[in-house]
Amino acid sequence: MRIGELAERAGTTAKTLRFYEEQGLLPPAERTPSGYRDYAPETAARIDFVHRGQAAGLTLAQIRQILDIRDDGAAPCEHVRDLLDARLAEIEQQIAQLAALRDTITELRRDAAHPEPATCSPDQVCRYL
Amino acid sequence: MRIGELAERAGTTAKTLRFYEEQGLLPPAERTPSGYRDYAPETAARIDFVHRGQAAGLTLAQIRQILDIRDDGAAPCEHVRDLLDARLAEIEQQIAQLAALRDTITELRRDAAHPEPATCSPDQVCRYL
DNA sequence: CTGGACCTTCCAGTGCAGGGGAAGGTCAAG
DNA sequence: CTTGACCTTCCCCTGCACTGGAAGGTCCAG
Repeated sequence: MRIGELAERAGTTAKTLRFYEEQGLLPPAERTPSGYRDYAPETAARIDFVHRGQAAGLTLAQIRQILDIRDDGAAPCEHVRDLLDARLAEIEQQIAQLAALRDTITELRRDAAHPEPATCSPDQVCRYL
Repeated sequence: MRIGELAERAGTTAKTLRFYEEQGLLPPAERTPSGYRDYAPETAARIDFVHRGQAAGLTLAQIRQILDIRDDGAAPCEHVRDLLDARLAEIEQQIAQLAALRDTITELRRDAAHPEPATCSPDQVCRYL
């Protein structure tokens, strides 16, 4: 299978697959005599895994770590668990920060509900911010 | 006042102030005969405004829009209100997406609580993801 | 008159996940 | 034999807000 066909099957682009190979997410592809990349159909499953990892909010570097462990012949379960835990903690923190920001902006917005341009000195640029 | 002193007063770096000037957040500074930037003390208030805008989650480009309106002699109140509304909507959406992602990962994590490597086929790389 | 602190410009890189496009090779159909 | 779709490598660009560093100029104290 050539790169374009694989890309379409996996719901991505040829450009992205070359990028994944360069990043070590896909092993260097076999080549046809003329130099075209030639993929086994199973490669699509690996790309699907990359997509599942992305859907779980993992970076390509983290997904690569999992694939490397698997390629070494080991089961990556524990590492996956650690990554999920770390990602979860990050997300909780991000949510907390966004919630705080939302509260801040909500308050600013309430103050700015009835703008009175005359009371805004140019020095402060905008008294609602 | 030279750039280093202004930077320290405003809690930032000389590098950043040059960058702000380049981005149009600060007007081109006056120059001493030898070419050094020479700032009026009021410039610090403008930098403070930039910081308040950032604290409200606005991008430098958005903050620049507000400053441009003010520099045109108008009061930017309404534009500020629109920006805050837009930012608020973005934040709500980001929070919702993160919450959904958190739920997804929480579920994955629960499934992976007691990893059974033997049941993970190398084909799927990791059955918990 | 020398050292060091400060300033100038310009170029380049950071992290993330690719995208755009040039210049050229390959392959099958018409 | 040519056209067009596909492939190859290569390098640069995107957004965001800076940051680092090189090469050189300025200013003040000792």
